[in-house]
Amino acid sequence: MQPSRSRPRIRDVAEAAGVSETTVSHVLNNKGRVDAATRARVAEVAERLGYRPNSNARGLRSGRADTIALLMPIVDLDATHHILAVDFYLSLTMNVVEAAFERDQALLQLPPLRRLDDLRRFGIDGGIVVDPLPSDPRVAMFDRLGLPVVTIGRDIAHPGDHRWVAADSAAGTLTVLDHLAAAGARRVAMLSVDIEWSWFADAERAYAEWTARHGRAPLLVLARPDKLDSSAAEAAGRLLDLEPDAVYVPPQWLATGLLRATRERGLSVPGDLLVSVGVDSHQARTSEPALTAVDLDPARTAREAVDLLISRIEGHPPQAPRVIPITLLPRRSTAAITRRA
Amino acid sequence: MQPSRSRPRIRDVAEAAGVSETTVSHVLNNKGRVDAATRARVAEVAERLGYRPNSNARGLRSGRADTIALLMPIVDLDATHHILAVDFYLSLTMNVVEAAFERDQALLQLPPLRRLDDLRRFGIDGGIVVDPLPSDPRVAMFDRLGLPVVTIGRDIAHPGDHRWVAADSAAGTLTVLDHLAAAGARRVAMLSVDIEWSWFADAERAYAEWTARHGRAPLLVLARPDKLDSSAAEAAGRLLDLEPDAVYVPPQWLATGLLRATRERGLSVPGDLLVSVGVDSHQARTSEPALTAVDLDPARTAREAVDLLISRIEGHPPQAPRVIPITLLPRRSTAAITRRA
DNA sequence: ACTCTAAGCCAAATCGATTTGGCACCACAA
DNA sequence: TTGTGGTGCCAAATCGATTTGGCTTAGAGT
Repeated sequence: MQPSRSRPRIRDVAEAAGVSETTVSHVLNNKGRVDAATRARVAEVAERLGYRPNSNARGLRSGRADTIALLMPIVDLDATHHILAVDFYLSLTMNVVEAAFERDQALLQLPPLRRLDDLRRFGIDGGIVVDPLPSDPRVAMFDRLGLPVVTIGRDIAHPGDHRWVAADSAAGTLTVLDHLAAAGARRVAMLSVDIEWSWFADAERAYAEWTARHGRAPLLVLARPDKLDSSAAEAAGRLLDLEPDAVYVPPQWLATGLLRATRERGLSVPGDLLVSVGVDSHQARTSEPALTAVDLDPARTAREAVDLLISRIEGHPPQAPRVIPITLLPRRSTAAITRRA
Repeated sequence: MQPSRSRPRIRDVAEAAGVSETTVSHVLNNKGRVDAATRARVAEVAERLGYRPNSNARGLRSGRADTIALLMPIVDLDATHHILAVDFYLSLTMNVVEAAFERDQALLQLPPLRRLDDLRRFGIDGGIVVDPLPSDPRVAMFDRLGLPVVTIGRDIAHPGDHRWVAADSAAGTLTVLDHLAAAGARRVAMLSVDIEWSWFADAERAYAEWTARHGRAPLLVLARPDKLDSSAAEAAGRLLDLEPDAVYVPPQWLATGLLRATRERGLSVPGDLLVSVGVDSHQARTSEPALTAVDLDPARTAREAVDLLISRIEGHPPQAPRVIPITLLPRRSTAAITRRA
């Protein structure tokens, strides 16, 4: 007598309920024609026995794996820690896991894949690619296998592609810039990085439009995306040479570098320079001073991405991309400039 | 004519190679008796056709899913961001994913599970539980299902349980304490948190032994594990009241809180107080001053955990737990105290 | 020449579900 | 009475691999 040695199969449920396996399957999947009384009885028995369909058998027959893949951003090893060190990605991951689970999907996390075969060997129904590069090879792999994909962030090389979910980077940028201006800033600069993610590209474009509309000179400095420690310091130096009185810095690691540079030059934040970062994080909250940040709502982003992907997996007509609204979290680093009042 | 519409099945390989499906299976799994020439031919054909066995079919027949689950620490929502905001966990996750992939295992990430059914519905061969609490319910769930588990960190309530991989917290603690003493510290304190993970428990014990051995008074302050922002500030205050000249702070968020408290009291680090944190992170590297930290080697930890789990899945005899050696990363926050020389 | 063994290969059973096609039964209309 | 349509249920086929249990054939031993 084996205690819990083997889980109950559909046959056990069928026998216990006195019906055929077919009927059990129909009840559990809400298909076919089954008398209401029978339906209730079978459901009760299945519940009592703790029956769970074997996912392999189910997948084999139905062709579905009820599994989706998650691919985090590709960044070379040196950059990984800097770019991903922000808890936005942790929160995003956890929320994708949670959302997938609630939709009865398992969440497979995949490493950076090189070859098509790497993807082929997993039983998955589709995937979520985070921060796609232009014409991202990972997206192409899914396409070649005929599997649905959704990206978190747009592929800036394919404006016609509508399979994405992304926080509203342009709106976030404008909100921050207006906030800085309202705090009294005259020379509002932007410090960003040369990575072709829509998040950065949209922020740059919004900044250009904002400065043009307000008749201000654009003060833009881009850090190189390699050797991040040194390039952050270098870019921060270049930026401070422009003598701005406020800066919007989308990536956290550049904001960290900028704060260090202001300290070295004896500048005070927010006394001499207002600083706002483009993504909220534990670091932004606890830095000195606390940094005004944009809340990208990773929880909602994750949920919408899973929802969009499942919709495509189930063969529904293509939906519009989803733009996630952002919120500004004002903190001490952008306290109103009073010395000029 | 469907281009890549359907992947090749074992039947296609068999026909193309002029053998039976049985033989193809034997070749691909290195089983049975097959002539060397036939073996080579079949392998070549399979390669040319890009054949990958359907994982559902394989799993159904063999009973193995070639999938392992990863469960991140349970912490209530408020605490999640604080505790997990350290990139150690991100690195750990990525490396588990990578290691699993290299061993031909898929990595399923699971949300905090409540009921046994939640686990039952996935096709998995075993799991890795990160930072188990005493008698962790997640570990118990695996046990009840008869599935192998490995934990990253020990269950301090079950010293006899050998299914774990963990960084050497005691050695790390002693290394840090010796380092602080060598830098000239007299009143060496410890600021930690009341969470029953082996990482913290071992550090506390090592600290107690070290102070006893060196005939120093133990200066230990534990933060409460809830309402972390305020409890960090409160604990930091209590600690500074003890007037230590050096502190070992295992968790990063407490170190962040401590630095803030020193600033508020006008104390300088390392001038008045040496500070070392117990886990390396981007925050430790970029804080002001940069914090001396313990490198827990998440990459190696991940690899060993996956290795240990697969060994158990394959039914090998139980192995000894694996202790991961640590390395101290001295930074400016513990620069030698010279004012007393 | 006559077993006997082992090598090389394959047909068929198997894993546990879903899905197809159809049978039996009943109610109702012609 | 006979046809017609709908309901409730099930036997058997199916998904794509692995594994079992032979069936040949060739070569060695006597």
